[in-house]
Parts: sequence; structure tokens; C-alpha cells
Amino acid sequence: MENKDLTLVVNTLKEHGYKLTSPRKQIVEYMISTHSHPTAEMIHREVKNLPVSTIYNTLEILIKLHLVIEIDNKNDDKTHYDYFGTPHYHVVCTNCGKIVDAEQFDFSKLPESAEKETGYQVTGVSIEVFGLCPDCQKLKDK
Amino acid sequence: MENKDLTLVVNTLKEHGYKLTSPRKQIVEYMISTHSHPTAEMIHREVKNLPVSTIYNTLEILIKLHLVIEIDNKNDDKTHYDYFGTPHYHVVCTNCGKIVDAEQFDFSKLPESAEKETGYQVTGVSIEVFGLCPDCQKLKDK
DNA sequence: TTGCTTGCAAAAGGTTTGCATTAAG
DNA sequence: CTTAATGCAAACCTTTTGCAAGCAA
Repeated sequence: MENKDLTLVVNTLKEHGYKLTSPRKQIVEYMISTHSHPTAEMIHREVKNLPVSTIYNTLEILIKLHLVIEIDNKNDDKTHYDYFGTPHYHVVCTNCGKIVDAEQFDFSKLPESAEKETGYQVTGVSIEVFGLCPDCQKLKDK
Repeated sequence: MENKDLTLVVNTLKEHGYKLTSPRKQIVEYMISTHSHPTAEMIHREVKNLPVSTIYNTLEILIKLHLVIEIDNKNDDKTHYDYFGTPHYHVVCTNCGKIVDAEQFDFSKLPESAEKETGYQVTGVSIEVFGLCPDCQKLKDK
């Protein structure tokens, strides 16, 4: 499954004229494998021996190609990143910042609706839901 | 109409124990009146003689009370703010950063869906649609 | 080869913080 | 009165930038 993702990303990079360098491969592999919605700093810590500038450069490309999306958890001041293989949205805890995936809601009509209403030519959608995660709900009860 | 908004905000502030200070009133009035999705710096420029710290402090309160929301236009590195009187979402131009409002899409079932799927106790939703605004579409055609 | 990428360090700049002063309730 | 809020400046820290060196294609 993850090999399929890797192939997709590699092909997409090549198609758009981006070279397949070792740093890029490492970052892509990490992003595909992790489900932790990491920050740039977390990626920098996990993918050894890369400068932060390369992390940011690579993420910028992946975002432009819609392979990775940015998430603002509004808990720390850092941008979180997520490999976006299959469509989903994020639910973020306003107390501890924990981010989980969700998918059982149909946004397929949203782009068309936005285009019709605003005249924008839609290329992407970002959905974030905020609330208290189960753990933080328990803490509040005490 | 805007007086109604002002009353709502003032009452909400009072209900939650926040003092109605002159800086807060100025900022609230500006946020209700403008439709420009301003940054903190723009608010600072328009609402005279207030330090940025007060702008940020006040915005933080208004956000906590769900009276104002944050928007990331991913074009500049600044957070944009918007008075959130009536439910709507934002469509952001990926080329020039222009933000417009839209509302003709039904998100009313989203909170319930997210709660059921994740167990989070939902308190808010953030929707952003990205694309090319009509002006930037024309520029690209040339 | 050759031009994109990397890697390092330094800079930038939006946002936060500390604290003395002021004023709302 | 009392305590929260303001105002100012300095600090913070994530992210960006510049450029010489390296390496895919």
C-alpha cells in the first residue's frame, strides 16, 4: 500500500520536472509512513541530517502538487503537515492539539458550489473541525 | 444591522466577564464594519493608537467566543481575521490571496458526523476553499 | 555538462511576553 | 478599591533567504 503511494509521489514529482534527490525521497517516505501530522521540526528530528531549509523546500513542492496538506492546530504556533493520499479532513483538539483523521462526510459537491457562487476556479479544499478530544473531555469532567 | 451585531458582541463579552474597554470597542466596531478580512497589522493601521499586543489580545478573546475567526490565505505569512456574524466559509485565491465569502453549501451535518466518527466534542468548524479568482484567471489566459 | 538542489548560517518578521501604569466594574 | 486590561518594548521562534558546493538527469 505504501509502496503504491511512494510510486505515485515519485511519478508526480518527475512529471512536474522535479529531481528525485535523496532528501526528497527520505522526506516523502517519512510523510507516507507517519500518521502523526508532524511539524517541520518533527520531520527534521526524524529524518536525520537534513537542514530545515530542505524540509521546508520539499514540503512546499509536495503541497503545490497536492500530495501533502498543511494543518493549523491552533494549539502550538507551528504548521503541521499530512500526506494526503486519500481524501479526508481533520478534527483538532482545542485543548491538547491532537489531530485525528475523519472521512465520513461528503464534500464532493463543495468545489462546484464554491465555483458557482464566487467565480473562483477551485483547486483545493481545506476542512478542519475543532473540539475536545475524548481524553480532554474526561479531564474537564474531573 | 451592525448595531445588532455590536450589541451581540458587547453582551457576549460581558456575559463572559470581559470588561468593555475602549480599545475592545474600537476593534470590535472595526471588525464588524469591515469586509476586508484584515490582518492584525491592517487592524493596527486602521484602529488608531493601539499597540499590537492589544490587537492580538482582543482578537484572541473574540476568537475564543466564536465572534471572530482566523483565516490563513497561504499567500502572505499573516493571519487574517473575520467577524463571524452569520455562518459562511471562505474562498481564497492561491495567486493573489484575495478572500471572498460564500455560504451556499450546507455544513450543518458536519459537526454531528465528526463527533460520531471521532468521539470529539465539536465546538467549531473551519472551511477554506482555494482556487484562482476571476481576475487571476484572466491574467493566466494572456 | 548544467542547472536544479542541497546545506549552512544568518535574517526576517509576525506574534508573544513582561511589567509598570491605567481604568473598568 | 481590586483586579483585569493597556501600552510599550524587547524577546521569541518558526520560517525564509542567500549563496557556495554538490549532484541528478
